Amino acid sequence: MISVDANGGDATGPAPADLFDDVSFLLARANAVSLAAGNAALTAHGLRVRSYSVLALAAEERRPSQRELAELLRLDPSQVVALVDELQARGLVARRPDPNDRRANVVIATDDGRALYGVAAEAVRRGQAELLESFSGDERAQLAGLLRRLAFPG
Amino acid sequence: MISVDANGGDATGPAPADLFDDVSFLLARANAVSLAAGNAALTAHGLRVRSYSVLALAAEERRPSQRELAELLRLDPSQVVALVDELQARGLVARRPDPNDRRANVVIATDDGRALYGVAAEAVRRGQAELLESFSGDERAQLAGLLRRLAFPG
DNA sequence: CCAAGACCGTTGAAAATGTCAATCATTGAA
DNA sequence: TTCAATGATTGACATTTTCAACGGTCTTGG
Repeated sequence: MISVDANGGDATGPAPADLFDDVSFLLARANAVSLAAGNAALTAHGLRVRSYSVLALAAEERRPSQRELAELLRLDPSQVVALVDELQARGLVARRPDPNDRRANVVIATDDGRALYGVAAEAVRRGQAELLESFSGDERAQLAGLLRRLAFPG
Repeated sequence: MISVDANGGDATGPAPADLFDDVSFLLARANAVSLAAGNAALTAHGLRVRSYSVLALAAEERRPSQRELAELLRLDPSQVVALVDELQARGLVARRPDPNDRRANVVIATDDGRALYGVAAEAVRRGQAELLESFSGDERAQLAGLLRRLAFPG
């Protein structure tokens, strides 16, 4: 069965094949693009997407435990240890004992951490604006909505 | 400015914060979910998403060069070398000289490779169907369309 | 109360992935 | 014909991912 190239009509590329309708493949590639843009925007601030995400969550009012960070970012708990170690060594976050559970640490941004988060977040926003340049507001919302369902099933 | 939690009204989770409207973050997490599902579906066939993607492209009529594979999959050329090496060692693909450019190799699936691709692709499709269970046909097409624009800018 | 099992953070190691520089053969163009 | 650019390869290194094991703490059922 010779497929007849069913990709849209934009005719820019050399007639992609089957894989180009594959959500997983597109997801992987889009993520690679986004990740590269994110890291590029963050490198000036000494952060990467990983550490930025931790910092972002620590800077909000969530007071996440490391386990929560691991679940949210879909990381192994041991990775969170390393990330928090690094941010803590730089004085950007602190581990505070969870009053309700002495096993758990609550990760919270310091003043320096919140300050850095502020400027880094702005850089990230600019980077993303560029990435989503051709998307209308509705399209962005649609994309976010669809991705959210994929990212948080159940 | 205290933001008032503007995520949808599904009220399933504990009121996510700002990050949950971030396309990059959602993209990363959705990709992680999809990647895990893909690898889970493929492990029974001795493949991972990476090698499967190469095999898939080699099994079509594209006859991609390694450079093309690198660009499509957004990999470093050296990674493609390793992937093709492995698939070739297993007799699933072959390197054939590009008649138009003696520097280039065209990667093409063997009969065994196409056979394995057939069953692996079926497993992947089942895995993805599960992943996209709650998505209507229109929504899948929308998602694919939006992701494609993000994945292939320009 | 208390023992058993689950859970949190941590450590350490292994595999997979990503990134970079250098090299050789070939190509395309000045 | 020369020369810069390209395709594949190698080797090195950093980052990310995935596991298994462990000590301290919680929780639950007896």
